[in-house]
Parts: sequence; structure tokens; C-alpha cells
Amino acid sequence: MSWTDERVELLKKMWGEGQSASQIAKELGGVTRNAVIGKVHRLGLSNRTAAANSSAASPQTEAKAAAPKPKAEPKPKPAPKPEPVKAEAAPAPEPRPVPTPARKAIIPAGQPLPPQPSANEISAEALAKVSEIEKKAKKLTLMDLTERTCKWPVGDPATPDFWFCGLPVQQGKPYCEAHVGVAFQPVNNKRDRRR
DNA sequence: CCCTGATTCGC
DNA sequence: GCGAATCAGG
Repeated sequence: MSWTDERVELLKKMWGEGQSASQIAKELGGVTRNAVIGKVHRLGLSNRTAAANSSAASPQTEAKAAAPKPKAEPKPKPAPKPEPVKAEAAPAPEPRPVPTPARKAIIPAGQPLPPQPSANEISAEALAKVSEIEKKAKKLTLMDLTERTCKWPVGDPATPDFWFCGLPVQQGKPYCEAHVGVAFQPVNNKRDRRR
């Protein structure tokens, strides 16, 4: 793949939007993030992190014209416009989005899969967070899972409505932040006296 | 460990 | 000019 005009433009656009080199590379396809970064530099773009200048007055005259930035593209994460049109059937706000008992042969990565907060009491906070997250879930299928996609199962595996969260996992864990929250809930009241 | 960008340097 | 390898943070 070569840097056609279009590709360069997309690169510029995305870079300007603050997308990471890897994301840009993924979008462009056929190039690695290194290629993207290299190009960015050659294009004279680059460095948005220049704030790392130590107070030390370097001999290098930093004639930096950090001014003309008509770049008025706030492009933040716009308001989450949840469609008023909600699913039908049973959006059943289960108080217990408890995963499914399908973690049998599923889940490739041979991850721990400890969850099942069934008998556990999960904070309403966490639950709310989870249901919230599930809206953003990428709804991956088993085959789409990778070492770094949240493997939290949602729905009934015996149903076509079954999928895995798929959001970026929290480093190390097999789940995303929200799911780690409910999955690895402290084993609290477990230390009941046995005596 | 994963991810980010920055740089180098052979091609 | 290109980008893999490598470097340097987080």
C-alpha cells in the first residue's frame, strides 16, 4: 500500500482528531502503526505531547508558534444519543445480569473465568455500570474474542441473543473494567465464623 | 502486560 | 520516502 492522497488525508484527519496511530493504521489497512507514525513525522505533523519541556532553558531556541490553531473541531464524544426506540421483547432489566452458565467449553483464551456473582451481592453501583457497559458492548461472538477483549458473556448461550462484551480488557484481566468490577467482587461475607 | 508516540536507519 | 526495529514513556 502506498500513501495515496486519500490515505494521507484520512491520516491527517484522524491524527487531527486525536486518533492513535494504531487506530489509524487499522482504519487505513495495509499499514502498521509504525508506518503511520513515520508518515506523520514526515508530514511534519506529530507531536501533540510537546508539553514535556523541562523548565530547563534549552540552548535550542524553541521558536514555537503555538498560536494559530483555528482547529475548532471539538469533536468530543458527543452526547450519547440513545435511541428512544428501545428494543422490544424483553429488555428485562434483570437486576441480575448474571452471566450465563455457558462457560464450559467456551472461551478460548483459557482464562480464569471465575465470575458468577450469583451467590454474591454486587453493589447496585457495579450492576448499573455493567448494564450501562453492555449497551456499549461490542457484542462479539466467540470467534471474535482475543486475548484482550472482554470475555464477559451476556445473554443466554442457548439463544441467538448471546454475545460477549468485547470491550477492551483491563490489563491482565479477562474482562473490561466494568465487568472486572462484578466478576472479581471481593469474596466478602465468606469469612463467617465456622465456629 | 498492553499501549502510545519518537527515532533510527537500511532499503 | 518508507517503515520495521527499537527506544522511551504511561
